[in-house]
Amino acid sequence: MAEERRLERLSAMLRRRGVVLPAFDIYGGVSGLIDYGPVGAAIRRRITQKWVDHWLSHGDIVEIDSPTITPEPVLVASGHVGEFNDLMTECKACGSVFRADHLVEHLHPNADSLASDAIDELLGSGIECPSCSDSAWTASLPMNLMFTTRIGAMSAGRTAYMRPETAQGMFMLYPALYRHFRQKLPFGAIQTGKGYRNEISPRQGMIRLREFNMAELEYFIDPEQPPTADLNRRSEIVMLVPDPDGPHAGEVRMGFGAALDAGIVRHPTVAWFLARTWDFLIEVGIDPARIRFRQHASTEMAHYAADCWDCEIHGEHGWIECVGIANRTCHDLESHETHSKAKGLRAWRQFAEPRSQTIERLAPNGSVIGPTFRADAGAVVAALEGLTELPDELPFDLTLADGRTVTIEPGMVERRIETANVSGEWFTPHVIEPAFGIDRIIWHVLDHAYEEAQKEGEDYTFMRLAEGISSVDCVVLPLFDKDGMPDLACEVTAAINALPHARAEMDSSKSIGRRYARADEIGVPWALTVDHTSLEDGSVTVRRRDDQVQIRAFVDEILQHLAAGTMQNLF
RNA sequence: GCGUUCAUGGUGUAGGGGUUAGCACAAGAGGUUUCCAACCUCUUAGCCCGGGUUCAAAUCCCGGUGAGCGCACCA
Repeated sequence: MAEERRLERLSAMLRRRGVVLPAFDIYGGVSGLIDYGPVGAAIRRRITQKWVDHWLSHGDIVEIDSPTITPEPVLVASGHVGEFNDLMTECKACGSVFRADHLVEHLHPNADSLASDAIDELLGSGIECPSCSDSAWTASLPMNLMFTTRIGAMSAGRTAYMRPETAQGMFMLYPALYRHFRQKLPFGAIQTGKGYRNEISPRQGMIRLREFNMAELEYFIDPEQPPTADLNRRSEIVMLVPDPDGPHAGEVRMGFGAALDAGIVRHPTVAWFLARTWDFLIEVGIDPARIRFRQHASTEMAHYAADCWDCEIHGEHGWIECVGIANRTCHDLESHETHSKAKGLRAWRQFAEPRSQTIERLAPNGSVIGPTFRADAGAVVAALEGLTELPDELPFDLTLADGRTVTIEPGMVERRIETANVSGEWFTPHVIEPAFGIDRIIWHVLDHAYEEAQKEGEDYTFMRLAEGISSVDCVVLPLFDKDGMPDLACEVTAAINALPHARAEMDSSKSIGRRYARADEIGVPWALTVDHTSLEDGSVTVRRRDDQVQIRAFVDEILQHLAAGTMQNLF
């Protein structure tokens, strides 16, 4: 089969078999929105569940769930509103797109606060296109990639957005998480769910969607004691593409431990999550040879990230970012603390030994300062408390916060030397965030599993999905649609479906070979065939998808192996 | 958003100003068959949407929507 048409054949199969389809298709479809059909939705649920289990197994990570509708102030604090409300304009001559405020910043001191009308006026004053020197601009348009909505009716409504990431939900719950974990770092919270970005130009099937499935972990740590794991016990060699502007530019192959030791991965916890990301991707069936980790250059770093790695997977669309692992430092919690004025977005760091601190201060004498400065007394007291260097003698001139100066006379203050035992301090935890694009991962799972083969001269396709990922675990096939075989097949199907995590479907239409082919195409790993012998002794044949080898086994032992995930042991 | 190619049953395609719109595969019913897309009979099902030109549009023109590719964008 011609290799160059593989993408079309794969996409056609996904539509035909109800894996992934265009959404709202009977109304013409909407770009960037997709449906998961019966097969795809089952695969998605199982992959998502594996992701949840993967992180919950750490023991210090819990799952939460937050609203998708998010009030505006949250996203102002996170930076999503301010950073991405930029007005864009396009050169009519060459088609280049620019941030409108950047083009006119020499004409206005605060260009990024201008409305589009004002910007357009400035643009019309003869601003030249940086790439072609023409000066004809389209009307500037805001390019906020968030979907807007309102909470509440009419003018009483508050502006809100559909969340562009699930992460803010974890930050909102930080105080509850801190309590849940009995005030001890490190700990993490995960959330899976929908995220929304009103992409200008969705492309490439399920790679850039307007509504997509995300799965994010926020792991809160003490930056002075970052959690480490022994990565040198791991044996895999992975492809790394370090920061092109840094000392390790280029492409290297090494283990996670070696990369950390070499300073390529700069943070031990980030390195640990790179490794755990690798584990997950392997578990769901991504080809290890087509995974690489790429470090962001400082120029492409997200506005909140201090260091960032993309995990990219290679498929029909080239190398695609499927996971972002960012060290967001204290950016989010600190910003939410400032904007919301909430306490409780910090953690307590106990010193190994209490520190005895001796502080010399000028204690204000309220009964003198009050009557003397009256309305300014508060500011004077604040300025006194804020002094970092105490004057040697009185009187002295004290500068207030607003710049004015007052004279402090003896009697207004009392010089005190205070000793306090300090047993610890409050600090804002840092956050390491692995963020997974579930749809992109599913695409690559399907891409890597899809195999076009030949079978007796005929084209034949397999989905070599990992066990536990396929939409059902096995199909049950009555060899003939008569003689009681369908009844027995029904019983076997029901018995399997009664197991907690196993799924079976029965298929009795058309020839046995065709039914095997149908199951192979959507990746069902096992086929149980009920034949005449089954009617006599209750045994069935078990066919393994990956090599079409068959053995005979009794239903009871098959049930045990399906429940335990050890079907391979039958062979 | 710009440029470009394209849009025919579930899938892949042929055709094309007046046609019963053809084919293959898939699917459904029946027959046959002792385990890998076999065979026979029958059946279901299609010209993306909206305007225009024309006696007549699925076909030509314009617009929209969707898909692919290139440029731009992609926190």
